[in-house]
Amino acid sequence: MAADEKAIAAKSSTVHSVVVAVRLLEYLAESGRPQRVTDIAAHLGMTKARVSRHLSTLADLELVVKTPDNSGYRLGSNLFRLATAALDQYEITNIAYRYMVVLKNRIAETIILAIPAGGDSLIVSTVNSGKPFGPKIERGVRFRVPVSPTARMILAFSPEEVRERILSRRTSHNTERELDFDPAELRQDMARIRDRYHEFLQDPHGAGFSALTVPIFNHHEHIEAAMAAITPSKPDDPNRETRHLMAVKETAVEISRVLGSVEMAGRMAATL
Amino acid sequence: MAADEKAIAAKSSTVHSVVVAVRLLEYLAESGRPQRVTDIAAHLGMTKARVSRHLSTLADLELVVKTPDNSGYRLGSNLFRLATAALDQYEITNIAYRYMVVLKNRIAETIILAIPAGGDSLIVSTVNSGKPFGPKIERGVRFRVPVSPTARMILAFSPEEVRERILSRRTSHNTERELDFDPAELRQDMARIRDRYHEFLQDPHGAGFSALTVPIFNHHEHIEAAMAAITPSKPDDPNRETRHLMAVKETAVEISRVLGSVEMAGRMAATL
DNA sequence: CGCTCCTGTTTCGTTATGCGTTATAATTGG
DNA sequence: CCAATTATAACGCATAACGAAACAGGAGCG
Repeated sequence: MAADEKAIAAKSSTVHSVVVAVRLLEYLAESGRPQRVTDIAAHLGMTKARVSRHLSTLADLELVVKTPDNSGYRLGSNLFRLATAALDQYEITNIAYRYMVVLKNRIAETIILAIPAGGDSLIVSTVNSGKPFGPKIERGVRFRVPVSPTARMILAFSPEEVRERILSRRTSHNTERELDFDPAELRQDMARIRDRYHEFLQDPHGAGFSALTVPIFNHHEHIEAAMAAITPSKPDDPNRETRHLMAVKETAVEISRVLGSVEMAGRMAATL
Repeated sequence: MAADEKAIAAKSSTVHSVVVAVRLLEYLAESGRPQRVTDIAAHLGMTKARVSRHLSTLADLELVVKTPDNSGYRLGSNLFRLATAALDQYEITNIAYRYMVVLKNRIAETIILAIPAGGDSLIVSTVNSGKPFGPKIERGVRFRVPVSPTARMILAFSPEEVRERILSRRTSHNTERELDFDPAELRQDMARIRDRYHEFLQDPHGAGFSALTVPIFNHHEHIEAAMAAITPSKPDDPNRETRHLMAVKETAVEISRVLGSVEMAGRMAATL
């Protein structure tokens, strides 16, 4: 048993085999192509027997499949059933969707909806503008602070302690692929967002799209989701931003009220 | 240990705990909303302790999350990382995508790509037409014989024994939610598809969309995927169908040749 | 065509892991 | 505030999962 394996399974009441199985799935996910039993075992420091047994089990469950040419195992189709079911479980998805469609018809831009997911933001719903060169954002994608508009919005309205924990977490491993950022500056941004109940970001991902983001609150007066209108970056119409802001924010207020928010929805409405 | 639990874990080399964990995930998936430990235990005939331990483990792995208000567990966000990674592992997705975009620009209809997945068809890629009332089809959705155009196409070009197994499987439990169908008639349809290398279906799902479907072959000369152009059902332009057929089939031939198909791609080209 | 090497899976006995039972802590509801 | 029901934590025991080694099935090469 490897040392880091214990690290994840620190608690006494952990079903160890499940942790192993999921580690295999995640290894297959990050490696991006079919992997052979021997290589997996070597990379993860496990015996071939163990890997074989687990993959065999996962194959029975259709969470992985053997490639037809025996070049290894890849992730299987049953993951989608679970994943799409997971998205549909968030009732905000179903409630917000029709409002998003109306909003999209009103401003003719792509609308996305994201919920908090462990400090990141998770896209649970999208309504495509249908424009020829619109953004391609899909359900199930996860975005991270500090560049993601929806992740920033969610962070801004998260409880103090959560926000600080996320901020410190980012700072600690922004040596890896994380973008560098200045925590102090980000804290200022957060404060400004809480003040205005929206944020407009010019091309945060460097992909030619800008985002106008607003929060959606629930009956606990906590942030339930972040909604964003994604537009091509060119500010061809100086009034567009203002027009969109009204429409987007009104929709967010509306959805929040449906979810039972009174106070926060009211405050957001007051900024209109 | 329940009787049917053994049924799934019949093989001796099965990691039992993993089967249990996945059963919990699938129960959460099909129940569609957060479930409490006690209820799950009752429904699945397990002890509360076992359910609690497993869900706790799955929560550590972020495959499930506890709802903030303690109303139970729901499926978690890590499933998406796995699911989207799974889709990207099919290289056909990446190869075919740019051809699909070109095709979509040519005929201005929504294009979908599906691969075989245990007798069903699994949508791995979509390119939206951008039309106002276009179909809403998402990656990761699974479709079934006999109504799904892509599933039919895949079935038609599957090896004899696979096809018969699927057909008998359907017949055996079409008492449930499966649509009734006549196996003999379906076999005739399959033969016609193999003859023409395409199928045009008028509104198979009763949702107002028709599908023009073609096969894509690989270097083994086996069917690798099915591609379909989804159009609003109204046959407002009698020539449209013919025009689309040319474009769609040409693209399928092209992709098949990129994948290394010679014989089948040639035969399909001969029907142009 | 046979041999070798390397792969993935199975067998076998041992140990530790996951199990049910019971106890405790945490929430809900009245 | 108490009662009732919930979810989780201890605790031994049985068994399931493990590692080592044997086995089987191809691939590559001579």
